[in-house]
Amino acid sequence: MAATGRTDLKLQTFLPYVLNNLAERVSSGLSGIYVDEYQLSIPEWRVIANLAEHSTLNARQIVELTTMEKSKVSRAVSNLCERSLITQKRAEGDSRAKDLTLTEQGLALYRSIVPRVLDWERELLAEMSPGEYRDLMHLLQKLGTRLQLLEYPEAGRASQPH
Amino acid sequence: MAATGRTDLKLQTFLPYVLNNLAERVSSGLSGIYVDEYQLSIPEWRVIANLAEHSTLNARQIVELTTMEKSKVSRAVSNLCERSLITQKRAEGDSRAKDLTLTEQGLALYRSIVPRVLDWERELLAEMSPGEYRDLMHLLQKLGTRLQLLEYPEAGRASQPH
DNA sequence: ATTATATAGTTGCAAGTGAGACTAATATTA
DNA sequence: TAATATTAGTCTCACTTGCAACTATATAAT
Repeated sequence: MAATGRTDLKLQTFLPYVLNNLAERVSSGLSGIYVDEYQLSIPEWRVIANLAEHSTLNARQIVELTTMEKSKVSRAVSNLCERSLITQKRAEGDSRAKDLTLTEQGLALYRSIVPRVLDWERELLAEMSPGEYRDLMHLLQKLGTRLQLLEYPEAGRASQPH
Repeated sequence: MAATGRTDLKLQTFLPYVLNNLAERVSSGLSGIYVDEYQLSIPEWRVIANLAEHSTLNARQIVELTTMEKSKVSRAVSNLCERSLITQKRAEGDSRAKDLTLTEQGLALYRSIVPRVLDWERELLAEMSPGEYRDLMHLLQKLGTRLQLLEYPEAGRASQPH
């Protein structure tokens, strides 16, 4: 284990604190793009981006992919429908669920946002070497896996929650 | 520069997305401790932790240290005062500002939370080697510095925003 | 079948939030 | 000085959020 044996708290080197501050700043920098220029809230953007990648999902699946609250997803979805950026239709096998898909318009919007967002990421990473970038992603990923285990301790060491 | 040349977006490897999801999960896991067991909101806890480290700060300084909204800090401060966890007194040289300090009670509360929080971090980091931990912190730090530059482009390459 | 449980998604409500107007005090400028 | 600009902190307002209750459908158990 890393960094054990500490007995006092120094916020500037406390991982949750560092991580959170950074994430908030990154998020607010990036979201400027789709919030200001495209009038999309963060939840709305996430729904769109996930639909663009998976072509069809229902709200529950989006919840699983994003770990957003289901009410958050529900509200984002209904806004996007009103703006005709996505469409809903009752799912084949289960009429509680609704299959969500991007409309042409939604897809076009997505396509115009993607390059902006990738540019922004590139700017952010401009001073990192490919190796550093790889290490960073790997370490974050590892942390995510570990966290999963803490969140769902019952689910044995190698599997997803239930 | 790292990871350039990408032309399509894959959320699972998009740094801002990964970072945010992780930070949110870490934050909500950790905050369980002080929210559920000590009835402190996240902003309140942050105010306390910063006062514990710096002994006396005014609201503006807390804003700078934490990048929280000033209204958020203001509300956290006034709740903490009501609960007698901190005290305010008009600052010496500037009677607009209020010097904030932890009360005995506030300090005691802080001292009882710290070990819990450090334990939690230790659990999270349990499977990371000291080297990995060091790399991670270093990379996050580097990202923070870079971000600073994007946030305040005018402030030359080596300095803080005025 | 019939009852009980679980699930998909929506909604109401109370609380929290960000942005900016505002008050009071301080700095700056002419 | 007086006039102007800046800053510290509070407050209001509209909006977002999380939670839990709810409707409707689907699954399981008896």
